[in-house]
Amino acid sequence: MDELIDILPGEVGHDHAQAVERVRSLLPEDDILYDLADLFRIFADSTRIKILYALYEEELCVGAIAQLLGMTQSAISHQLRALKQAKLVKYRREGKTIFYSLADDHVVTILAQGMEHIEE
Amino acid sequence: MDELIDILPGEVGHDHAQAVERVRSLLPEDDILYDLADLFRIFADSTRIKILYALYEEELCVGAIAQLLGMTQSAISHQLRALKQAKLVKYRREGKTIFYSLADDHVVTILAQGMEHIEE
DNA sequence: ATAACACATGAGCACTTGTTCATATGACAG
DNA sequence: CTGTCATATGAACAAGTGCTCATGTGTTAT
Repeated sequence: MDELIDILPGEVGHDHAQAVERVRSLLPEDDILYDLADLFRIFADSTRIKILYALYEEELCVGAIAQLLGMTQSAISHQLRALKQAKLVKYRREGKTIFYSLADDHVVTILAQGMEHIEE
Repeated sequence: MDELIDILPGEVGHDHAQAVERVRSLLPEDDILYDLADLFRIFADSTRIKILYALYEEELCVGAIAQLLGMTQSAISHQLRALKQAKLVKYRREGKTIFYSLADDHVVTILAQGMEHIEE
């Protein structure tokens, strides 16, 4: 009764039906995998990595981060926006100044695991 | 005796010298942070994420992955190349077929931590 | 040697991304 | 209200990314 799944014409050679079907049933939903890629995309930039490492050491305001990294306030603000949307950082206001800090422990764990890998 | 560090003209307002200097001394080397960003860039694509999740379940050949994801063999091969260069996957040859599998446990740990974060 | 199969690779293109520049918002002082 | 400081935001542009298409490499069978 099942319709056969279309295969791309002339693409895959002999089929791998058993393995493919088994693995397909075990994969997480597409939506989740997209979200996961989106999350890692935030870590995929050295400026954001530096910001996260800096905030790991200490709560900092935008100007301090800009000075620390030798970049413009605008550039940092744009990146903080991305980090904020990904819920990797949180912030609190104190007068005109806004202090940023890490949102939770996953950030540190993920960075640490990445470090372990590149230092193999 | 120290020369003052140049600040970008007209950029940062009042300085944050104490915090900035302290944090600067604690940051990892730039080279390492670039490598780290490069590593996470590999995870920053849903196709590669899918491949990694698939290989987490089972060793697979290129054609099987292509069929599983409904993509061309070429596209998958290009991505496997990136995963291979990042040492996230390894492979073994069996006749004409090449089987790919995960290279080590960091992959799984990193994916798992990412999952935890998005499922908050 | 020739053909077929599984996979790899290079060039090209549409799309995305990070920075800059200019400007806007929000908070505080006078 | 006005000006100033700290930060946010939008548009625009150069650089990077992922796919496709065509072709190359390596292995097996005849």
